[in-house]
Amino acid sequence: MQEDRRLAVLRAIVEDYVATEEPVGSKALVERHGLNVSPATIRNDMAALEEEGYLAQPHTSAGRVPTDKGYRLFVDRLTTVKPMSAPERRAIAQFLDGAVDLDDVVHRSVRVLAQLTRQVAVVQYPTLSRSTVRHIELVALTPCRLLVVLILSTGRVEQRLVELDADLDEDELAALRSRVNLAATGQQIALAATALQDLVEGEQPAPPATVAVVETLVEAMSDHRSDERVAVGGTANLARYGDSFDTAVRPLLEALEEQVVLLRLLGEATSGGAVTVRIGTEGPFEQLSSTSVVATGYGPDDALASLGIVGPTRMDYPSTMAAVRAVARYVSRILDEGNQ
Amino acid sequence: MQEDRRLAVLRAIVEDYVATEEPVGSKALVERHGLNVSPATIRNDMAALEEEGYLAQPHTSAGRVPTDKGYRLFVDRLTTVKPMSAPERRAIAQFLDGAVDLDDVVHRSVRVLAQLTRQVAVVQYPTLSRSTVRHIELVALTPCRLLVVLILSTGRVEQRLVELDADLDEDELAALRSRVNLAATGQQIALAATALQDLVEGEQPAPPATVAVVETLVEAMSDHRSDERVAVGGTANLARYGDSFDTAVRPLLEALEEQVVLLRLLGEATSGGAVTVRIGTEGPFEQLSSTSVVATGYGPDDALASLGIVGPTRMDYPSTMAAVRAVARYVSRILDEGNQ
DNA sequence: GATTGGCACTCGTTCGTTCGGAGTGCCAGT
DNA sequence: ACTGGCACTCCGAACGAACGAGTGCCAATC
Repeated sequence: MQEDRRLAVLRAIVEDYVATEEPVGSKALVERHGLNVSPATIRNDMAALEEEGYLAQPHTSAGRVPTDKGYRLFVDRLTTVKPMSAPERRAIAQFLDGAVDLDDVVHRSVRVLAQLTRQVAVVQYPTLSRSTVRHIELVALTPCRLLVVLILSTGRVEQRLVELDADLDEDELAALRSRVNLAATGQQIALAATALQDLVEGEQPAPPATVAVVETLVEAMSDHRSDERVAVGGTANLARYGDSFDTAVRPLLEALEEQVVLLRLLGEATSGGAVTVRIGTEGPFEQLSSTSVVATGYGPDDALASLGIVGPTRMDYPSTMAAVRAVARYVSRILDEGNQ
Repeated sequence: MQEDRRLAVLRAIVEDYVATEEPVGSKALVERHGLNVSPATIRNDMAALEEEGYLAQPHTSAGRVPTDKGYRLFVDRLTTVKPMSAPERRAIAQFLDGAVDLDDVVHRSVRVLAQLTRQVAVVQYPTLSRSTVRHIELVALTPCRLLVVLILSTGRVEQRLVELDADLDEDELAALRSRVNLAATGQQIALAATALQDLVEGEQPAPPATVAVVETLVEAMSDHRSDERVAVGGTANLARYGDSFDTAVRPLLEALEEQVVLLRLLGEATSGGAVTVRIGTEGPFEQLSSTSVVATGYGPDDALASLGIVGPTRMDYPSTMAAVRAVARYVSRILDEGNQ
């Protein structure tokens, strides 16, 4: 019995604290929520919760504040997922539908996420590793300079310039083009790369042009630089931190500058529609001990890439999680459609 | 004579204020700079400068602070451009040389600018309008779905998908490809667009495939969405504002979210290697009344696009201007090289 | 006429003090 | 197990005094 009430108290404290940004005391708690007990009772519960590490007191004789552990319990057990409202869903869908290409999808996702959650939004570009090769195009700019264009199923296009030692006439070019396409088109990118390697090795001695082109393609395919790209938006929402500039905003701004750091923050894409919540010190960075990350995967199997938001540990987890999930879902759908 | 000293006083005040971030008084001024006069004399000069609107007093009996007008005079007449040091130049060149494609050039420029100036850096992507068509490629993904790839002299690649009503065989495709390339390659983008239009109109009735492809190309060429892209970096440097969060940082963060706003901020690219400085209220936005913009054009004729930095009016203009100019120069060179 | 030293005055900043209130912990009573 | 009462803590706002940097002005000087 009291156990149930204690959880209710924890939930109430989290909700109040998120709403008011101020430590919450026993009296305010009974008034605001329909707890039919006296403040003194609540005080006992709060003392117990503090004992167990779910709450903390900024100072003696101040109200209580949830700890990371408290938020964790809240997120794990006390959250009732509130689905997005119909108009919200429609707004998301409409806005994302307006996208004209992959870049645009990513940018729009960032915007819509930032707007919905009023936090800093982060969207990772679809990773190369999961996508398949849609087409390879070879364009002779001059007789001995070749533009190699790699078109992926996600809509991403990589291009590279290749300098050839010897000229290549139209027929040779066409032959080479059809050979690499035959080997790679439709394949997952890793498989395509090995298939292309085989192409060269199966034929000794391979013509230098073939070698050069294949080399470039393989390099483009395994170029993890592109894997590391992320889009960031909603930094203006940091203004709401206001207080705690040095402890919260500055390190976050620094983190946002570094793509690599951001990717580690987003973490591994979680599959199965689950939304990952990393609270405060659970994350990989010391300096970000008062920020949380709410993220999830998107794309087929939710494994294509990750998106999410970064915000203060003191955030409205239920609606943030709902927003992140909803956006991920719509993005997945749109990418899927564009793929037909 | 006194006129000369007054300007020296203004310069000294600007320099001291930029360095210390505090209103500067007459006594400190004589001590720090080798002015061989007494504080009282300086006070008279300062009173005169204030009268003329170059200085302001935050409060009675506080030191003086430069006004926008004061900074303007400083920038226009009191600045001796200090060139970048040799190691700095080398660092810029080296870092930018590592770029692999257009995107990378832009991103690296932003980084290097942000690092050099310790301000927020903004780099506009090369505008379509000034670039020329390097090549057009048509790829048949299926018999009736065509991928149109537009390759520009700056290295930018635009691609569009075209659905055809009727199938197109290889020969027809090749013919179409060579015709559009003949018409457009090497042309400035606006001219290329009209040339392509003429192609369709010169031949009545034009085959539907031709019409569709040309339509798409023209659309891609006149797509100003791509003109609007900018890269932003160094937001972490905002942390140095520290004070004046609401008045300075918040509106700036908001501005940085909006590409359109940013482009207006950067303003027209100035030609001839000149660096534009927009100080405080000289800019187009009320809320950014305490931020300055230092920008310049880059690319051939410095007219391809703009880059620059945004920071507090209280900034080190000489070295910032030097850095902006140096980076613009190197970026121009690199783009030019990649174009051969 | 420009420069200077002197002097009274202004005003923001800092620091200690006070005071109220919100909140707690504990205890005795139900 | 819950509740009312009570003493205690401590934060934060409010107040005021002391301080000091800086000014403006004036009479004296070069």
